[in-house]
Amino acid sequence: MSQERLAHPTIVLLQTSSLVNVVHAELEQMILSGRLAPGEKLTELTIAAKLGISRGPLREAFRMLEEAGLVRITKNRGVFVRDIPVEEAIEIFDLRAAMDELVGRKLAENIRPAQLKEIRGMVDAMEKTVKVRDTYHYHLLNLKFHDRLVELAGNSKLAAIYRKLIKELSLFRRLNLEDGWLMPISASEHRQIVKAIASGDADAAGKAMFEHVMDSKERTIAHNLRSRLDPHTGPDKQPANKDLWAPARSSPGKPAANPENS
Amino acid sequence: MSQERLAHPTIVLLQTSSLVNVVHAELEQMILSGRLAPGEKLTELTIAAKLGISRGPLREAFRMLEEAGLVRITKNRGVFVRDIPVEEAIEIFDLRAAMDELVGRKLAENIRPAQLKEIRGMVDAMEKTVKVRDTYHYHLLNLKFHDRLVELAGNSKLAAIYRKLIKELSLFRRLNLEDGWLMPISASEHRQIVKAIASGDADAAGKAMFEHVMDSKERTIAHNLRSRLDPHTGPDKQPANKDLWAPARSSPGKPAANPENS
DNA sequence: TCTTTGTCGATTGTAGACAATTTTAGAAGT
DNA sequence: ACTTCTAAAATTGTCTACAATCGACAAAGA
Repeated sequence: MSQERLAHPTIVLLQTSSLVNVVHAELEQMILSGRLAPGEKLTELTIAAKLGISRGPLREAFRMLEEAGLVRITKNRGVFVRDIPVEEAIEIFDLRAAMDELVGRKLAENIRPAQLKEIRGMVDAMEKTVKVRDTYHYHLLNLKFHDRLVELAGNSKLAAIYRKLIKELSLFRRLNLEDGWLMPISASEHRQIVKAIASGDADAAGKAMFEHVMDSKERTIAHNLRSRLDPHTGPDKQPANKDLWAPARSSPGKPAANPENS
Repeated sequence: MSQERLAHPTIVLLQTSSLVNVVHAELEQMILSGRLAPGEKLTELTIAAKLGISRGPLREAFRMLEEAGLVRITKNRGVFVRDIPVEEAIEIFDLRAAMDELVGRKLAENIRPAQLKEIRGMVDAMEKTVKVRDTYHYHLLNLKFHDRLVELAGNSKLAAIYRKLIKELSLFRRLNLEDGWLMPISASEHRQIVKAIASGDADAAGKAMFEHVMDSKERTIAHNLRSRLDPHTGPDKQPANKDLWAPARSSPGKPAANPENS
């Protein structure tokens, strides 16, 4: 009669994670999804009330987010969602390029057939979204593609840092609204990356990854500068953002002046 | 009457840093210096009393340290100084190698004469410590050398992450007690790195950095494995560790079982 | 009209209290 | 001796209360 069933996920979650962890995850999601926008002020009492908790755990979660680079805390002033300036975005892209080069190298040397098949499938899926100009799902698949590659490279520390960088980068405004007509280029680069990896040529794979990220940087920065001058080039059709607690997103009109840019 | 003087440093410090920041810095120093050893339990009440503060700010500082990878928090069990397992140390070395390769490349392309002179001076200083077999100061200079190189590379994000990695790596036990007779090799590699950078050859500089870190990895890991079998190969003369608050370091005898290794 | 100073309201910083959980120590039984 | 159980102690999780600080606005003076 061994009651040896795996404990229910929820139970495990309660045993594992404290309020702080839950709140941290929730805030992170809200930030990454844009429900909390860059520059926005996070007032302790307001958020604590909204989440139904006290300020203690919330402040601990804030400290974690600060260390992760997602918010900025100013003494006696409060917590603000961080806004990544262009210069920092460029630095992150350069860093990512170096890391992805390493990823490409390792994959070319160690990837297994089944894994190769898996990432080929992802590239196929991306090309389908390109055909119907579905920028949103392309973006999602793109994220997943690179995330998976890094994971397969077999260095968990690298993967962890890579993911942190991606999260920070998502706070770079106007990142998501990449122009639709550039997708084909990006997609063909993906195809080329997989090809290089499959060939087992570490140098080629590394270079393909490196160049892809650098190109991606150029595209993103260029688009960013352009849309600064041309304000109405807004988000194409950023769908859903299924707001779990829509009732309030502070003051929709003016996000309040923010002491940003570290 | 423009009272335009820069505010007094102490004032600025008080305005800038809260208790949490100070405590965070203090704990970090204690961990990095080894006054708080890997695996050691950090009891909130004890430490709060010792620092003369309440538990609130302390817990916030703990969360920051957790996010930085220096401590591990287990729900309802407490906070422990992290102990980096060999596998993770290896991963960090590999990652560092890739980052340092990038550093070498950038430096070869952009370094300025004055900066070149500066790092040459550092290599000179290291060679002096080699001659008198002063492993401790060699270690310090080595850290400073690499830190400075990363800083000069001009990518602040890269520098920040690099430093985080170095801090984590310092929790890899037996790291500091590198064998004295290997110093000459490491030192000559430094000389070679500077040479490659000075030549302006990006590939060469990158490769020199990469190889140096990988060699360093091999040396460290090998030494680590050896001293596991040969326990009395202890720290040569790890001096000082000037204990600011010597009175108590919990129970000196048994550091208590630790649920370590993420 | 512009600048300066004082007060008020809102928000953050810190401390202390209570509840929940884990660990420890000892007693009882085998 | 070795488990197993139970109760107390220690420790962590969370909440509430109070103190400190900041920002804004109004009043006073030049």
